[in-house]
Amino acid sequence: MRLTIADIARLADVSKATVSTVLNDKPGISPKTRKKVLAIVQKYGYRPSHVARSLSTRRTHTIGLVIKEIVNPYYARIIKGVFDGCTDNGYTVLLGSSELAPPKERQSIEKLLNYGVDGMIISPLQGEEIDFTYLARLTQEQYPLVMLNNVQNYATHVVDIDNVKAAFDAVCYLIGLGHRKIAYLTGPASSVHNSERLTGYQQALMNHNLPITQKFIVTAGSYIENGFRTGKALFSDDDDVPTAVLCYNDLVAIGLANALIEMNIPVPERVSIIGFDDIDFCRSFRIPLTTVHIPAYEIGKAAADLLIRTIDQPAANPNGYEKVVLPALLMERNSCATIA
Amino acid sequence: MRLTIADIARLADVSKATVSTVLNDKPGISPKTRKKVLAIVQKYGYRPSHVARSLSTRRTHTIGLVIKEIVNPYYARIIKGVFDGCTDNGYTVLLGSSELAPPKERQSIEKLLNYGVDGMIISPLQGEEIDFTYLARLTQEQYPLVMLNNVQNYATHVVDIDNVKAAFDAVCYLIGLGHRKIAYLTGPASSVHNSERLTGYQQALMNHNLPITQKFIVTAGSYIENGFRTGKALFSDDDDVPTAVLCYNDLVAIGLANALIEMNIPVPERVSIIGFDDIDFCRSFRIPLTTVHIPAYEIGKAAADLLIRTIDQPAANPNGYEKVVLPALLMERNSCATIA
DNA sequence: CGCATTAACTAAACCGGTTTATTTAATTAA
DNA sequence: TTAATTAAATAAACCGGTTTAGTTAATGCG
Repeated sequence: MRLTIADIARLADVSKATVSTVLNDKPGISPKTRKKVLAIVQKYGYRPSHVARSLSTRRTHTIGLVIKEIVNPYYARIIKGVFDGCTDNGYTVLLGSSELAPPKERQSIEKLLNYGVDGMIISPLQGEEIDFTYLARLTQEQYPLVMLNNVQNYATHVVDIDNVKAAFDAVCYLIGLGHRKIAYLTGPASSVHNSERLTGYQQALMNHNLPITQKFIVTAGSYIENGFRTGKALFSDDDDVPTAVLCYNDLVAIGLANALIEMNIPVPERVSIIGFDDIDFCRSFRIPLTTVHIPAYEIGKAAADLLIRTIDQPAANPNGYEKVVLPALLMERNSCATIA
Repeated sequence: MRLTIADIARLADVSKATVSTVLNDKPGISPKTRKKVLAIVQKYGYRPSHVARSLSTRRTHTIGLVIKEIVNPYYARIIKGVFDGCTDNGYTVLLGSSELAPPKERQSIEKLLNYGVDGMIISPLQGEEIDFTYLARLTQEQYPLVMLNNVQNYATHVVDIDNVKAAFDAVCYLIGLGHRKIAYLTGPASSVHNSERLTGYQQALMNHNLPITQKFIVTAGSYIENGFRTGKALFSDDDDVPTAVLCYNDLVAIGLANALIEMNIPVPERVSIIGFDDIDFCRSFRIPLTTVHIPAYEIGKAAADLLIRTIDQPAANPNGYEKVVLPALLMERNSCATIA
């Protein structure tokens, strides 16, 4: 059985309170006693129980991170950012994932809450069936929360890029290359990023007096297969086909590119493709992918910093919510070309 | 402030003990009382503090997972497997990562230990500078541990594939295609998987009376860039160049393929390539990659199951350690060809 | 020198659950 | 009717820390 603070107190011939004071580097202990206690602690390799400390301080020094998909290189970078941000500040991460299913999201959040995390970073799903009242209750209780995308009608900290602008810029870039028939392969309906990117896409077309064709807004998803299948369907129709496609993310873009190549439609000669995220693999793909770089690691780190700041100085944000917008950058590689 | 069990007891006009008994579904409570308590619990949305429960039961229902790299699609699948295996059994995962640095590994492990995880799944680093005495101490204390690779001179549960055999089979496959000059691009020295794969590679060559050339065993690493740079170096020498290369993992293989293509050396026509892991992108790479499929998700899940079994029934394994070996499978795709 | 102040240390309460030993009430057996 | 047994509920101790209020010893000051 592990040693407790009482054991150390007995061994050092002092009280539990003294041991506690020494270990927390608080004043009021003579150098002699401090040394004596530390020697015993050292000798027996004593490590205080984090659980007991959490109970009495009512702080677990643990934060919850709820993402949408574990097996997704984009979220891997988010996780690493959050992880590093927490480790630097003496916090630990409890991981949760909704795997794109609203009930699972809620389950994850409640579970983390039960575990007593001091705050949470959430990449929330959105949609008709989603009920934010339980999150709203948290906010009312001043529970520290940072979201990784905007949430409608809900005041909270947010760390994200400007998705509307990013999509807008990407589409303008395509228009600048001469494209007029530009499609958008959407992500899952539950994704806020997706709806914002769609908005940016539409705004860019409108700004250039180009028509918004429903046929060119195609529901895909977030995986390679989605891009592949949607691409096949979209380009099987011969007479009216886009010359450029903005994709919800890189995986969809890769799937699309593979579909086009399989159909003998050269990329970028006949179709230009832009993705989102800039996952590592973009550069190594058969056609190095032009994509909107999202600083996922930095987002994760900024979210952790903001959250921990909020936890450690609750008074510092008297009802004000921060919105941290990080820069996204279009990475021009080889999947886009001027139109012939 | 959140409600405590004392609040509920007061509201239901019973004792704390009764509330606790009801909530843990233990016998000895009249149906009437049970109903009354549950009604109050329901009404106020009471959720017991996990921390307090952990302190008194001395079980946190949390396990630690220490991997080598967060941003690595292979480990993402491991994480998901562990995650699912834990969630199914009412456990939660605390994540740690060594990021390939021994001191960080140790830090992570000690941190998780302090947090009171009930057991740990570790993908341990190995090498001269690594000191396993602290892990050995844990094992002596019957601390539940599952390793994701073999550890020398150290009795513990292990869940893994047979790396020696997998590499052996892969090289035999290349030899079967007519290759005689086969190189191996190694992973990091700290990787046990790497040394086992190297062994399998050497055994296969020996079995076929082929020479083991030091020049053809090249230190690469675990990232795309490593494969790229090592590939460039290996193939810049014109007169004695391999016709096939086994790579430590898929990322290295992708880097190598990119390097060869850039050098106008066609794959697989002039050089065959085999990777390890079968990450998602293998299929979407410019040359669909032949690779050894490692069931990472299943490994994670099996490790979680084994660990939780060990935690929940400490007596069940009276000093016996399980070694779970899952099947690896060579996925024949387009990066290998018979020699001209 | 005696009293006020400060420094060093400790006893005991507390955090929010679980569990053991005990009490109380209800039922059964004689 | 009464003693013995069983069922239901509870009081109190406990898990391993932190913290508050209080005690004791040492120091400062007029």
